[in-house]
Amino acid sequence: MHVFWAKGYHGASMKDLTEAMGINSPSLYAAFGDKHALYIEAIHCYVSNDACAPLVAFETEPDITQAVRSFMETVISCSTESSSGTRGCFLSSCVAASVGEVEGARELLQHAILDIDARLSRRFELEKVRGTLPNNLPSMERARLMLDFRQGYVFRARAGLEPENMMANVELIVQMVLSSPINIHSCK
Amino acid sequence: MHVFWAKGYHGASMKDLTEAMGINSPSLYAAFGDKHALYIEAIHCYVSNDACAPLVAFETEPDITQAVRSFMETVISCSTESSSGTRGCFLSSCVAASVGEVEGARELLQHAILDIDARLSRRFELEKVRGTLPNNLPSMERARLMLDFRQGYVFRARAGLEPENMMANVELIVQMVLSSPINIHSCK
DNA sequence: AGGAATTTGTATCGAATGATAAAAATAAAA
DNA sequence: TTTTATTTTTATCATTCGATACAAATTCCT
Repeated sequence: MHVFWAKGYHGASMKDLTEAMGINSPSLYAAFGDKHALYIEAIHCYVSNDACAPLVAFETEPDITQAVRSFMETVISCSTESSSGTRGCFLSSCVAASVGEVEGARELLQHAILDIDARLSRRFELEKVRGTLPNNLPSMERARLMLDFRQGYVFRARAGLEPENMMANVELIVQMVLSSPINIHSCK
Repeated sequence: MHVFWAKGYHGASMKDLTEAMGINSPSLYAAFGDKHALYIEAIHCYVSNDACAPLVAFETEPDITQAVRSFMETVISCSTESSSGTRGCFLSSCVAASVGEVEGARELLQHAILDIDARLSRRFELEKVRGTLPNNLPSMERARLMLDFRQGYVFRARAGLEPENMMANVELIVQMVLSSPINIHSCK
């Protein structure tokens, strides 16, 4: 997965893949079928194994404000800390690029997005019932809002921008997602 | 550029490129040097020729509210209307994916992002002076906010989600960017 | 330990890749 | 019109690509 992440589908050669896995190509073909099947399996692995750490952070943190903050902070750390070439997000950079090129990628990507939307939304809905979240926004819109923010961060990370630049306005985003009144700074 | 956009750097073969341009490969090599140089030139073309229609829409529309709305709507139409495979955004889908793979791509992408941030910010700053924009947010943060929203939309478009789904919450985003009080729906 | 089943390594396949040399054709100049 | 310069076409180069056939090595079972 990390090889595809760093180099893309076409950019990742069988040589790259077998070397990273420490096996020879016949073993790889015996285990996965072919390159395409391996790629699809890598996507499956990513979306099913909670490989998306920010989502896990969001769901486990009890306090909703801290959960949103944690989500964004984990997005930043995840997408900037990994070794050069694998910055950003596997789904966003790699899979998105391979849509229209690799059969089945679009469907998996679509499903992953809608699934994440739903998971985020579920938590927001729960918080509404608890009364810890204002009722001024449908939970699904709130979820998509947060995921869209994430997308911007991942994009900046992929481009090589440093985490400090992004950390700066996390609090703003937290407030926006929670639909708190926006009044952070009084600036010129 | 459209060939790279649809297929990515490695996915676009010389055959694809020469066929799209209607020339033979020696002509292409004579004109551009090699595939890498052509790719870099395609990026230059995109960032310098106002190929980003949403930005142009934003800068030309006089009313700031309408300008923000226009920006988002153009993002949606641009990233969904083009033929299959070229959905999304050239910078976001293609160039972002080729960072770490294609020498020079990262620098160009970084520069493009910071440049767009600055152009958006400039307009916001102007509106503040005019008194048509609340002073509760630094213009640069507002600019990045809007660009991050764009990123989410482009990503969804790349995944093949339909424009209707996205158009739905444009008004919410307009209000957020303008930092208007959020009170759109009263929902359960 | 001995034999069967499975995994791994070597070597290599045809096809497609990016890139050129040289010939043919066209345009420009005299 | 003839000659020169430029462009386009044909054909092909050496590599690398994804993918396999087959033999060597290892593991597993009785």
